[in-house]
Amino acid sequence: MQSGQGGSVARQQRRVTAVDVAREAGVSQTTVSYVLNDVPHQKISAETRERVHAAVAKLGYTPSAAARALRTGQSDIVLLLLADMPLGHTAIELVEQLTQVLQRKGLNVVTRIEDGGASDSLWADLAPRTVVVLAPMRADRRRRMEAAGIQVINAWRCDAEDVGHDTLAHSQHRVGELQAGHLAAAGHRQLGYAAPADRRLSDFYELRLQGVRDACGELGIAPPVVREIEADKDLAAVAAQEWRAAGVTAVCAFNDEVAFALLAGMRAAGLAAPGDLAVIGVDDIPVARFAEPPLTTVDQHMGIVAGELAQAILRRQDLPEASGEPRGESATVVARQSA
Amino acid sequence: MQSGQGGSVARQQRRVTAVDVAREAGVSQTTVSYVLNDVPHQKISAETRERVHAAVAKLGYTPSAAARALRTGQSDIVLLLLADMPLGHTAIELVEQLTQVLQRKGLNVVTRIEDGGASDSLWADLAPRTVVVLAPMRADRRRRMEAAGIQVINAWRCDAEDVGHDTLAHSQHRVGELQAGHLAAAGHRQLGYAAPADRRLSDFYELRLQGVRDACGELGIAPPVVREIEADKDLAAVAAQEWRAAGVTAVCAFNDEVAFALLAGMRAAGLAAPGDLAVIGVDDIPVARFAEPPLTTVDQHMGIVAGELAQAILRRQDLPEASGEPRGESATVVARQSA
DNA sequence: CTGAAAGCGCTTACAG
DNA sequence: CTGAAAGCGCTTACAG
Repeated sequence: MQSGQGGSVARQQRRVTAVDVAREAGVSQTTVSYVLNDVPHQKISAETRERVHAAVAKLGYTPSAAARALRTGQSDIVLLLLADMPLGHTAIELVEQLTQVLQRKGLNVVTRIEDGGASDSLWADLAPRTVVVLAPMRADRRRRMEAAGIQVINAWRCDAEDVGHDTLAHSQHRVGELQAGHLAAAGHRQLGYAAPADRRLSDFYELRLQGVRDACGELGIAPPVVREIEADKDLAAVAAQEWRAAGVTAVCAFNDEVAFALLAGMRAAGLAAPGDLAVIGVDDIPVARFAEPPLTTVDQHMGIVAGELAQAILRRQDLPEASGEPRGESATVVARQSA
Repeated sequence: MQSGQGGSVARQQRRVTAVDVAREAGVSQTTVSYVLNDVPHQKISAETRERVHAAVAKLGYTPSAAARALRTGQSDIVLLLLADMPLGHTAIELVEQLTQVLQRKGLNVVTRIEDGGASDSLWADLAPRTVVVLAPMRADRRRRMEAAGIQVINAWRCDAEDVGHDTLAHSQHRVGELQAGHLAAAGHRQLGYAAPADRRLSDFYELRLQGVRDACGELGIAPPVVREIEADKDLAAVAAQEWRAAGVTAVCAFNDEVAFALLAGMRAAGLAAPGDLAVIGVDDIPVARFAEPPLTTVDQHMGIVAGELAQAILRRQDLPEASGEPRGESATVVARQSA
């Protein structure tokens, strides 16, 4: 490729900058910045504004995020760190809802699924204003982020200093309470709890189980008999038999997938729900209604959870909190035939 | 709060910069940069390197991504834009796999679910090197991104100029072929196709249906009878009856969720799979094995698809392509009892 | 082998 | 109401 064909040949794809806009509009770069950022207390004439906007449109100007971030020391990016665990339809809804709520506040949410600390280079590269962690995180990692000037919100573990207590953890506990409450209301006095075999789920599982336990205590019935359910119908059949032998008449499954495994095991063992053993799941996955029998489950309203999480995030910023966001129950029972 | 308590009071939380590291290590900022970036052809003594690294560790230095991006005009971020549609376990796996493959190449993948163009401010804020679009995208939006110096890779629509043809679209077509092939091999001559009611899924559905059609053509059997399946077992029961009346003996469901609805409808109508109507799904969702009867389905190997997509992305960069990435079938049939 | 200096594109006191 | 200028923290020719 030849070079030097004339002095002012445009470099390929030179970026359009605020200086270009200023020149086009016949104003200074300062004014361009004021107009574009709607800086208060800087009375810019309507006509000037107009010229600037026109120039922006004509030139197709896009401000450099990097330059702005460097100058202000702050980006509008919120990084959502998800745990490396089976992420279901509920997790995705949480992400969607949180993205939307924060978007309205001018925060740009972006998501990353954890892959074991490899994403260390990520936050350095991304320079987010805040990292919301929905995954286990070692303290040193948190410290390093904070040293880099990033807000860290841990919504996973409910440390006293964190907001998690009001949001994720609490809603998981509530899920367990609802399951036990529904079953007890149907007359069951001895419950079982079907835990997932996947270790990555154990934090969630313990929160939910604790909800069941606490509800049982409050209701004055025996604590649940806990069993792990593998993704295998024959093993699930054995578990069902053993629960019945232990006097269990209804079981709270960790989630709908565990409930499906249990239901399949029961069919294999010639047992019927809810007669021989009532089953209630969590999540109301799309196929829950098509289970045999149709699965009673707990539907989590991630809009509510996301709203609370968003409040906590905004509270930590200098941003005004969202008002009038929907509040209410974070979960409700969807009664079908299995319990 | 008082101010001016002595001249050199540290501002709260001043950022540690390369200058601080240089001072601490007793070298220049240039040397710090060379060491940290492993710049070739700059022979730095091992001892100097050591001192720099020690200073970095001692001070907890994190380079400013914003400054680097501003200076180099390039970030290592790849933004993955997902369509606003029911995202299942397969989509998540694609994200995970793609994240991992590109991570190894030094690219930081970050994900965002589309919410109708509202994420326009996102790419401006994020300044990614590349945007990989797994969603419908209007041409003007693409142009604006490219004008901002961002690579756009459209893996959704298989434009001739795009890589999608080799990856997503092709794998979806393949899924349909596999379904039809499995059914034909079992002796079925007249197939049905169960389409999803959700319009947001129609692009995928048409790709898969075309695969079924093409396979039927190749096999010399009649084209599939297409019916839409709502998430309602009574409606699904009606569809099943009509298929049978039309001589259909087996149906390819758009995905496992549609298959579950159909299976539930069949049970309600006193029909059994595969005897009265064979059913094959797509995705092998975790509960597929617990369907009644256990669901035969097509498992998509997102590792393969992600690998191909990653190749295409790297090819567009100046980065060397990954060699030795796994290649092979993008999907296979998981035979259970329903077909 | 190492360093002084320019410049990426913004925002924001500060001075008119 | 508008503009000239400093500076955010890097990278990278260029000069020793």
